[in-house]
Amino acid sequence: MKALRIPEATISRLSHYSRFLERLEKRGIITVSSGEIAKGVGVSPAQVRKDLAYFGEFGTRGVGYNVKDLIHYIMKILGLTQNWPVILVGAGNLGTALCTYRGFTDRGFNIVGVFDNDLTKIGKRIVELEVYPLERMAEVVAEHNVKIGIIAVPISAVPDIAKVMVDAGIHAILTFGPVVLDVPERVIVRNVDLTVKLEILTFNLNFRDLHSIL
Amino acid sequence: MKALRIPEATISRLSHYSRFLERLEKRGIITVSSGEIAKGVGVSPAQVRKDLAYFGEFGTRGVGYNVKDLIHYIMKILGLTQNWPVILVGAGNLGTALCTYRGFTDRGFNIVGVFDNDLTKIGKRIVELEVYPLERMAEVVAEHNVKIGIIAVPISAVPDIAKVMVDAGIHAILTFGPVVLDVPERVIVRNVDLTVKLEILTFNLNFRDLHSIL
DNA sequence: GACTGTGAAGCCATTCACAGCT
DNA sequence: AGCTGTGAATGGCTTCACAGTC
Repeated sequence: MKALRIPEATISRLSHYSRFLERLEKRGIITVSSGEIAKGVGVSPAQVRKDLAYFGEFGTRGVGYNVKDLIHYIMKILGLTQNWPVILVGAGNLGTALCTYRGFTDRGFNIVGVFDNDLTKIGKRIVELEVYPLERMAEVVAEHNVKIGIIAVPISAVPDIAKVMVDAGIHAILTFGPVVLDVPERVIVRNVDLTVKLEILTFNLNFRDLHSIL
Repeated sequence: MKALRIPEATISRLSHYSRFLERLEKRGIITVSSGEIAKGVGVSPAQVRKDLAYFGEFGTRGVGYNVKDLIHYIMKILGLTQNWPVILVGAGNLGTALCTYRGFTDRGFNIVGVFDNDLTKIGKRIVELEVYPLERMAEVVAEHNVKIGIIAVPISAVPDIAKVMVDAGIHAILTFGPVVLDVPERVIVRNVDLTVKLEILTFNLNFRDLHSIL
């Protein structure tokens, strides 16, 4: 067992492995090999073993991995043996969609507060949550010990919201769109950019045609 | 100018560069250096130059890049000098959010058809689009010459929808959630997995604590 | 025989450093 | 003097190949 410097790609794959393993577990499968996991999530068997090897020895040579145990180990690595309260800023269409997204609750992410600075949205209910003004964020963060915030507001408002979150005590932010957040180094930021993903598609569609010209 | 094997990360960054450059253009800025772009999007200046060098020589030594021209070149590389019609399957919360997402229209992606197999949703209107049954997909794809499809349905239904899309003539698919699609090699697939992103956050939050224990 | 765990090799992306223009 | 374009060096991730174990 070694540690230090784990590739982010490894973390992403662990997340995939664990969800694939959960499907196996539901089907009553006890043992699985790196090759089967690899096939299930679309990577190489060596990759699976290497990813796991960053964190320990979880398998049995000649046999494979115990599905149930491996799920548990991965969940532990990912920090998912606990539930995570999450706050969300932005009560628009995207925010509403996120509030009802099964994928979050399935993995233990519970949205415990929705905020907006639009007076017409404050007080409305999304699922069973009331939309609060930004001023109440610090209170909710403290009450539920929230570490994670999701920003789902128009791009122009994102930097301000990020600042409000940091001030409210948030440690990690997920944001949408192409903004580079200026936050203290201790705050972890990742973003999801749907437009980039679509443009990877158009690039490939486009480039494929260029090739046929050359 | 060389070609061949462009890293996908380069494509993502080009998308970011172009959006940063558009902001500069709006502010009336004529010329920009790799260093300024780098600072604006959070990468190194050498990275910016290298990314551009895959496609040609767009700058002037001693001066920098002409903002307007560079935007045009990048848009051309990404295939964004044309508008792209897109179809969407899934008229739930996520689908609705995507239909109204400004980021898409801003970059020339127009959703020209929304489909669902839920009878209670078919016929409803999302923005100005009527929700159609899956059976009408091929027709819409042909009529608008659609190449790109977005899948925003529950995970269990994703593989089936992917098949329907491929049969309807779709060439590139964007999907949400952790499914590995079994489609012909010519079909380009990318996916967005919000849960993975959140779990990268929890991993880091969690790991940080582990470090302080060691 | 089957499959894990892992050092070594290979490969790919990023950074460096400087020659080449303006 | 300033900044691009790029070969060379570096760094990091993935694959290979096999020793180790059941």
